[in-house]
Amino acid sequence: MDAERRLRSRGYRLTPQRRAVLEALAGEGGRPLDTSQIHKRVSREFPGIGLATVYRTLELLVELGIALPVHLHEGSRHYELNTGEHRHHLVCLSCGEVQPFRGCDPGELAERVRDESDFLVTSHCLSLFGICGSCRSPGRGR
Amino acid sequence: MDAERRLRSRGYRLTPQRRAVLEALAGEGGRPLDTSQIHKRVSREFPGIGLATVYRTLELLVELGIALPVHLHEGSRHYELNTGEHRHHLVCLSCGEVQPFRGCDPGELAERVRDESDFLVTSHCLSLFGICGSCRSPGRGR
DNA sequence: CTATCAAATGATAATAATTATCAAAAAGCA
DNA sequence: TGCTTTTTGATAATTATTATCATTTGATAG
Repeated sequence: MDAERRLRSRGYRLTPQRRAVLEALAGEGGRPLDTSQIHKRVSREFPGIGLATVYRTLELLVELGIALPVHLHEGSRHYELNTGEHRHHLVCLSCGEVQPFRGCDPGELAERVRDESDFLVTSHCLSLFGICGSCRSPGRGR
Repeated sequence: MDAERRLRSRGYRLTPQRRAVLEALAGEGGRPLDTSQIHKRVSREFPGIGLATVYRTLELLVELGIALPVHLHEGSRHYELNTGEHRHHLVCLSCGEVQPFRGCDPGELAERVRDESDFLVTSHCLSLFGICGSCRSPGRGR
């Protein structure tokens, strides 16, 4: 895991707690998780881990670019591993499923902004809401 | 003001408090405001208005489509009047200024999603961050 | 192997934003 | 004027997050 190098090179340690948080983020198909979900998952393998540690670890992983915050507008902040690929999320309003959306081109977006404003975009945040395929297919829904 | 009709037709009243919140949203150049900013502004003309009333009023205005929530990732939820035109916001990371971005085409976005996923987008949320013109022009910045 | 020192943890307190509750006040209407 | 429903203000309760701090852990130097 490359995360260890990135931690070490900045003087941080890859503790068992941090490793467990990384594993939680990697598992479960990469669905973005919030702090309490991660805390629950990690507690299975690592009973006694403090919630504050989970918060601190996620903050650190984001700072190091290992994880990314995801805004699903579900009340709490979610996180996922940074795959390096630019992506956003599709949130099904019916079943809650979250799937990635890769069709955003940041350069094109920044250009589009510059076309209409004197503004240099350095980052953005996009969330998409709607109904997923299985909720629309007849006989399924929910 | 058309807001009164929309309220009345659903059995709600346009109280002085609600009118004051609407005026606060309309004033100040339409910069999105959060609850406590609105509460402060309204308190000038309307001392004694409760914070809970501001929260409730904003919730109601959003429900009726008169106002829209704006997510600037500044800790609290912001609101602006619904102009009917689809827009997002450019947030300057240097001076905090917020300006509208009108170059988003929801239909095109939904299509782009459908190109790669079996997902029907019904709404989305976009925020753009960067550096505004006056912060980049030499001798200005801040 | 042990002393040392910074990093990390867990418990918990403190904040901050928001929502819920409820008695009292205001507004519409018969 | 009396009745009913809406609305309000005060305040308690929730929820998410951040801060604090004593203790533990891990790496490192001797």
